Amino acid sequence: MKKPEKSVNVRSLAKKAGVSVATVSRALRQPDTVAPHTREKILRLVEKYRFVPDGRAANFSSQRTGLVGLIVPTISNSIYAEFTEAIQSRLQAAGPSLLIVNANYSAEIERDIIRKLIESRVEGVILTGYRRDASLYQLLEHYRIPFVVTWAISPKRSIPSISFDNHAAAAEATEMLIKLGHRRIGLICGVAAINDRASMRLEAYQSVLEKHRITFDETLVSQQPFEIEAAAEAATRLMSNPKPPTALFCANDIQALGALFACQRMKIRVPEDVSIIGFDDLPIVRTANPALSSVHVPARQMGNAAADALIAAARQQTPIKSQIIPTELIMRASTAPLKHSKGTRR
Amino acid sequence: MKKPEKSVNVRSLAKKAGVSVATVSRALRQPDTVAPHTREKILRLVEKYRFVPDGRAANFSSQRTGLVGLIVPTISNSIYAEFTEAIQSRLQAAGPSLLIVNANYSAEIERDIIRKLIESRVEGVILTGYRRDASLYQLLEHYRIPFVVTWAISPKRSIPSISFDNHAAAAEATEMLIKLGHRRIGLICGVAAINDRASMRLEAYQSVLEKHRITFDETLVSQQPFEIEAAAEAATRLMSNPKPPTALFCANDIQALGALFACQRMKIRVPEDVSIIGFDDLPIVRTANPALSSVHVPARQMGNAAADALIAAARQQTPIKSQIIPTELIMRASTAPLKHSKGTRR
DNA sequence: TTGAAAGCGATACCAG
DNA sequence: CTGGTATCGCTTTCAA
Repeated sequence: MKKPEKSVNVRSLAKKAGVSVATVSRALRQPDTVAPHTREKILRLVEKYRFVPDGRAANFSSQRTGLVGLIVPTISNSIYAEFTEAIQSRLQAAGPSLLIVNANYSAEIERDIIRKLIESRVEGVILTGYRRDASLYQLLEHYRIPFVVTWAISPKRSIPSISFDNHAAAAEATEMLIKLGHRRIGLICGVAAINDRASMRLEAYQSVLEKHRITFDETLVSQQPFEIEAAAEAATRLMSNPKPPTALFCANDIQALGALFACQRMKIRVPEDVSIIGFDDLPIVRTANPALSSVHVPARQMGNAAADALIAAARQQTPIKSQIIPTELIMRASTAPLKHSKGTRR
Repeated sequence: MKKPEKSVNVRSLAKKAGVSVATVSRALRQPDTVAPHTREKILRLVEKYRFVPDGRAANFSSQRTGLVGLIVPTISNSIYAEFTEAIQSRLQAAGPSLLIVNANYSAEIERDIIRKLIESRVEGVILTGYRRDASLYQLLEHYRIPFVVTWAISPKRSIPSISFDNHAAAAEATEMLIKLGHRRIGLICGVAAINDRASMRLEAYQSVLEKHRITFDETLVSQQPFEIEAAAEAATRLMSNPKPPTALFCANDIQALGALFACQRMKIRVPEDVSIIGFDDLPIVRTANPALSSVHVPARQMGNAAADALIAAARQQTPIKSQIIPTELIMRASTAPLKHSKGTRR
């Protein structure tokens, strides 16, 4: 049909239009600065040859990239999907494209990704969690790439974070179970060694138990990857304990659902026999039976705030201010006061 | 207010090392072709100044971008997340980065996205569904960007697709319900007008009914956005029908879960009172109670194949061959033969 | 309002 | 093995 080999570019268009490349560029970028007649002639040709300017070249010469990088541990968990969508739509409105990359809970992969993002000269990076080698932060700073930590509050002042407080949120959930009378409280959470969110939630759980003088029982804790089946198996084990817990705190809703399903299988009633509190407040737990109590995480809000902060930081040279976004413990039908009828289960 | 700092680049490094820019470039890209002494001197400086070469410039001058675009309707549904992850890890191994974009079931957004992808001169595009304006396909062809349709078999030969057969898969599920004796079969699916996958599954359902001389009853069909709550409400309505269905085919597992939860709420037993078949075979439906029967969709395989095809197409100039990947109807505990005990439900 | 030309930062070809 | 340099496609002064 049209040009088989050489692709159209400003030069070829300029020649056809009998103007200079500068004029073509202006007709595209600042149409007002070009005489109407010239402009229309050019735009007609753009249309005719289906010219789509090379964005790389444009960015390259204007010294901008219009790219922001987002590193998440996974997108399979829909809470990250929601977070990601919020960021994306916010950026879309402002201009930049989002490079979403999946680090798969691996520090090594993350290191490579950060390097790649720097190579592509992104104008900002959104990180998940704060725990990573200091050299990575230094590298970002060295290249003057604004970044922000999400999903965890950074303990260092120099590292800006926009997040809710994992420790406080997990503590609130644990406190609630204790207030309901529970003393044997199981915990199912992510693998703390590779996940600082899980690690903080675990710590919160421990410190609340300690505060209430409840002895920490290792056999009531299970760290699992975020697969529902793994969580279901963990719950099955915990509930098979000679002295089973009367409440389960699951530091993630997928795990909470796994626990719920496992209990149903074992004919353990929720909440009569065991209370369950999840974390994330996914839509699905609101619809489940019973509807699960859960810590509502402001994923969307956090994404919006992080995107906005990055956009602002890129525009002006202003540093990013840390923010803490509140969570909310939402009580539903999966939690109940401890019944003091010992040994009457089933 | 520009020129805050001079950033390191091959030129400045070359000067410091007392070599030419060409040698610096070679030391980085083809270390073997540089004398060990020179190479080490250069690499030491690279280390010292934390030099990360500008990938855009590199791509630009080498006429490659190392970018592949993926357009999905949403990533909130974890079946797309799995698909996305498969593509990403496949590409990661081969080199290119993946630009994931969310079209949010909007043709307009998709149009903009495709344009942006062309602007960034991606080396390939993976599309979801085939139904879109022909001009978009033409544009991609015009720019010689290899593309492949996934999640739907393209009816046009000129548009390569790597997918399973929505029609066949949905037909198989419907057939199975009929074989189990069901004649009143409800359907909950996506919004056909904006979703060709939903549209094909709906058609398949209709044609199987017709084949078996079962009159199509509009009141048994509900098209819904993919939110679990919407599906639960739809199921509640369908099951409140004066002559309620004895089976539900849900063209999506999230909707199937919504239906299951709704039935539980209404004290309608699954599968005794109503059979449910889902679509996607998400891990969660295997763990649910009862475990849901579902059409297993080869999301991972499809992603791998699409990524491989694009990589091959980018390397050689060979066109992409369409592929059809089989699905499998997996029967679990949510389906049962129709009981001919009329009116005895509950 | 328009044009000429200098980059942007790396690559790759061709000489030496 | 190394250096000089044209080149990629566009933006952006600076003059005219």
